[in-house]
Amino acid sequence: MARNKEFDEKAVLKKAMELFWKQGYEKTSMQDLVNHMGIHRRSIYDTFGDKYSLFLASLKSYEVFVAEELTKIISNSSTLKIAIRNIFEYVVNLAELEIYPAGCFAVNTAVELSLLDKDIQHLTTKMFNDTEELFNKLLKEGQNKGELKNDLNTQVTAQFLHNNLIGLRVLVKTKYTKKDLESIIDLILKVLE
Amino acid sequence: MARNKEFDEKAVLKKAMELFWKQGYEKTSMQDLVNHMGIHRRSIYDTFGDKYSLFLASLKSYEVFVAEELTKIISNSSTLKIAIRNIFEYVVNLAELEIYPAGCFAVNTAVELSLLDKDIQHLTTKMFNDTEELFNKLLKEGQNKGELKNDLNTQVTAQFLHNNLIGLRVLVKTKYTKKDLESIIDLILKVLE
DNA sequence: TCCATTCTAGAATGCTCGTTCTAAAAAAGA
DNA sequence: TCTTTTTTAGAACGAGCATTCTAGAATGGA
Repeated sequence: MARNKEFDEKAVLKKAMELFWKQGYEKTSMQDLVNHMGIHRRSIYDTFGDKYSLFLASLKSYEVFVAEELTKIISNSSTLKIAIRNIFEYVVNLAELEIYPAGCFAVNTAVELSLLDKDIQHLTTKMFNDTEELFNKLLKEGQNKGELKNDLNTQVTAQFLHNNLIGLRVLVKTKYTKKDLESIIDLILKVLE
Repeated sequence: MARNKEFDEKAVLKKAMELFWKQGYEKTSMQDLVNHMGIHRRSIYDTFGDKYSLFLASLKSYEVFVAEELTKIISNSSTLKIAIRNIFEYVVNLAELEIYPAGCFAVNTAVELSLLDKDIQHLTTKMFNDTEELFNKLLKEGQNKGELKNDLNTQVTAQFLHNNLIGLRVLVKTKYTKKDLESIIDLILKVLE
């Protein structure tokens, strides 16, 4: 038999994801990816196909990454209201930590490509719907536990929360201060009172 | 003396703006611009400098364009509350009309370039601040005329409204329906009640 | 040891990019 | 008519792009 793969496919894909997340599709060259992923150009093509396929794979790996992060946040929150607040805080804090790029890969992609590429538009819409569905689930759970009023329309409220989350994920790329963003969060969450 | 310029500088700049607005910086080639602006490559370089300078000029012309549009909307609104609603409706309706590209050139630029280019980051932040300032002015005027409660923090509310406007300007690029966006607008504007 | 496979390095290919160039036609006043 | 400038067309340039290729070294069973 033959030699085994030496690199961890998941790990190098995450490297690609980080670069696309930070720079977008067009600004990221294959040379950038070769440098950053740490494997040979040939290995990239053999494993992931062309640049576009690698981008799609990166976006899907981001989807998983975010879902894991959100699950952690929620399970570390004592109430559902706090869980929702922590999701918003996470977006603002992540931009400050600089471990990952500021902003959201899905939002970036929706803005950069979804008018020009229907497949991408479909994928980003799905990711947005999923985030909304998560909010919806949290809100319903909050109602069941008596934390939230029952006359709250959970679906519209979920869309509203998500809309604000998108806004914040754009604003963190500008020179807005954390203090500004915090007071916006406070006002957003008034809808839950 | 010499021959006069034959093209209208403002008009061809608007053509460039539309293309950058729709496609972003990286996806728009000089050849695209030559085709769409209808003047010779050489004339573009002579008049606007290089691609980056043309992009900045386009972004600034967008700034003026939006300011004019908003002024029209506001002056056609009977109350300040309606004015604010009409601004939100405008963003959603513009995406449907397809006269101009869906989304917002400033938001697109902030997302595409502001992490990588400090000048752009500065310019987009300024444009965002201006929009907020407009909301702030409208809210204060609303308070003076007794349309809005005086205990409303106009600055934070302006930031909140703007945050939602950004969110909508991302969502209009996806497959969200107008109906979805309308119900989000309703919920956003509850903050004014 | 041999063979199949995956890795590496880096050159080659063909295309498109932004930018500049040559050259000539058009316009407008001197 | 002559001069000056702006226009046009389209070639040319050098760089960078995504992708493929040649060539050989490394690995791990058969």
